[in-house]
Amino acid sequence: MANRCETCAVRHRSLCGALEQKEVERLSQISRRTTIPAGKAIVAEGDKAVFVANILSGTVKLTRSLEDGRRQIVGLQFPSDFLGRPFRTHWSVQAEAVSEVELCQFDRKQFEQMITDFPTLEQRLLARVLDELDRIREWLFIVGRKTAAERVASLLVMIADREHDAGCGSSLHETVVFDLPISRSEMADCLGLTIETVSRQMSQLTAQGAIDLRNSRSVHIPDLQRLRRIGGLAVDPAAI
Amino acid sequence: MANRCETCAVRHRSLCGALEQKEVERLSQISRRTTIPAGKAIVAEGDKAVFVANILSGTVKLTRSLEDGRRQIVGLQFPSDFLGRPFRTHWSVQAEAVSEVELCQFDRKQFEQMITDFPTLEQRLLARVLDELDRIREWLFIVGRKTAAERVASLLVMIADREHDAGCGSSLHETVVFDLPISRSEMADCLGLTIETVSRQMSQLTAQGAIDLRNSRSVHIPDLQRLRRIGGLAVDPAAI
DNA sequence: CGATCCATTGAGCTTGTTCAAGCAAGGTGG
DNA sequence: CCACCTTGCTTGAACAAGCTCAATGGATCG
Repeated sequence: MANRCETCAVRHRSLCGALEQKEVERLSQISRRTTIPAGKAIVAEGDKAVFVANILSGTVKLTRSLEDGRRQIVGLQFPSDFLGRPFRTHWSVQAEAVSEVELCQFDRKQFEQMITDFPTLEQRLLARVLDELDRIREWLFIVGRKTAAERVASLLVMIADREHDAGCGSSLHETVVFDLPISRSEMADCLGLTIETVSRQMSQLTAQGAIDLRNSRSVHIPDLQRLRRIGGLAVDPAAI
Repeated sequence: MANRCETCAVRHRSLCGALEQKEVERLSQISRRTTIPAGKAIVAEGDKAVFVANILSGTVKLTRSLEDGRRQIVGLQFPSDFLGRPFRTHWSVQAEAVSEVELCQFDRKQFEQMITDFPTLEQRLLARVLDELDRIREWLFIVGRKTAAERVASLLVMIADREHDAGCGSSLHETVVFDLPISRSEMADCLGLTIETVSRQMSQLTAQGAIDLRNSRSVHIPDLQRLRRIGGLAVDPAAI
C-alpha cells in the first residue's frame, strides 16, 4: 500500500490537501488507518498524546466532565477534521466516537517533525485551529446567553451547515434534509441543557413548522433562514 | 528607536520570545506601539483585520453580542497575550480595552510574512492558539454545566492564576491577594449570569470565608485550593 | 412477546432572572 | 465644606425558565 492517500475520501478537504506529491508520500508512510466502533472512547481526559489523526468518516465528540456525571460536549468533529494536540503531551478532553469512526492516524512526534519540515502543513493546521477557535467562541456565546429554543435551533443550523458544507452560498429559504449524527442526550450535552428540555424544544419547533421530524433522528428543515432567525443567528451563512 | 524590543516588558513571555536577535530586529521594525484608553473598543465584530498585536499592559475582553443587548465575553486577555487573527481578513469578535491597554501592533500582512519566514514564530503561535482552545473549552464547560456559585469561584481562580502566573507550582493552601481587572457586569458577561447573581455569589463566598473583599475590586483569597474545590475544579494547578 | 433503549410528555420545584429599592464612594458646583 | 449627582454594587421579593422526577410511548432486538 504505497500511497493510499491517493484514494482518500477527504484528501483535499483535510490538512493533507496542502501537500505536494512528495510530501504526501512521506506522510502516507507514517499513517495508519483505524476504525473505532460507535460509542467507544478514542482517548480519555489526561491520556498521553501518542497520536494525532484526520477523521475519514463518522462523528467524534470531545467532552469534559465532572465526577458527578455532569458532562459538556466541547467539540463535534466531522470527516476531514483534524483530531489531536501537536506539541502537547496529554489530552485535555475525552474524545469519543459518536458513530463508527475511521481515522487516519499519525504518530504525534513524527507528525510534529512533518510540521516542522513542511511549513505549508503547519500554516494549514494553524488556520484550522483558528477556525475552531472561532466556532467554539460562537458556541460559548450560544450556551452562555441564549434561551433553550435558540440553542436548539442554533445547533440544528450548525449541524445542517456542516453536514453539507460543500455548497455554502446557496439560495435563501433553502430546504435541508439530514440525519442527526447525535442523540438527544448528546444534543443536551452540547447545549448545556437536559434531555427533556431539548425534547420539548424539538417538539415546539415541530409544532411551529420550523422543522419536520420523520423519526427522531431525521430532520427536515423547510426553511433554513427561518431556523437561523429562531436561533438568533446572523442570516448570512458566510458569517460562520 | 532602533530596537525597543530590548526593553519590552513582556518580551520573553510573548510570542517574540521565540526569536533570535536578528529576527527580533526585523519584527521591531514593523512594530508600532499604541495606547487605548479604558473602555474603548479596539476593534468591532466584522472589522477588517489590518493588524495583530501583543498586549504589553492592561486587560482586553473579546465579546460577542446580540442586538437586544445580550453579551458574552468569549476571551479575556492579559499582558504578553497575542491579539489578532493572522490569515483572516475580518474580526469575528469585538475586542475592547477593559483597563487602559498598551499594544505592540504589527501590520497583519507583514506579520504573516514573518510567520512564513520564521517557523519558530509560527510554532510558538500555534502552541498559543492551542492553549487558548484548551482554555475556552474549559470555559464552555463551566458556563454550560456549572452552578452560579461554581462559576464565580472558577472565574476568581482563573483570574488569580493568570494574574500571578509566574510561580505556578506554589504551595498548597496558598494565600492570594489581587485586584479584579473586571467589573461585576463583566464577570456576569464572562459567566453567562446577571450582575445580581454574581453579586449574590460574591457575598456568599464572603460569608463562607472563601474570599475576603476589601472593596468590590480587591480580592483576598485565604485558601486557593478551597476556592478551587468550591468551583469544582481540579485541585492540581498544573491541570490548566 | 417481553425487554431494552430512547424519546416524549406532564407536574411540581429550584435556580437564577427581573424589577425595584437602597447604599457607598467619588466627583462637582455653590 | 456640604448638598447633590452619578456610577457601580448589593439586597429583597416575585416570577419564570429550565430542571427533576415520574410515567408513558415507540422502536428494535433477541
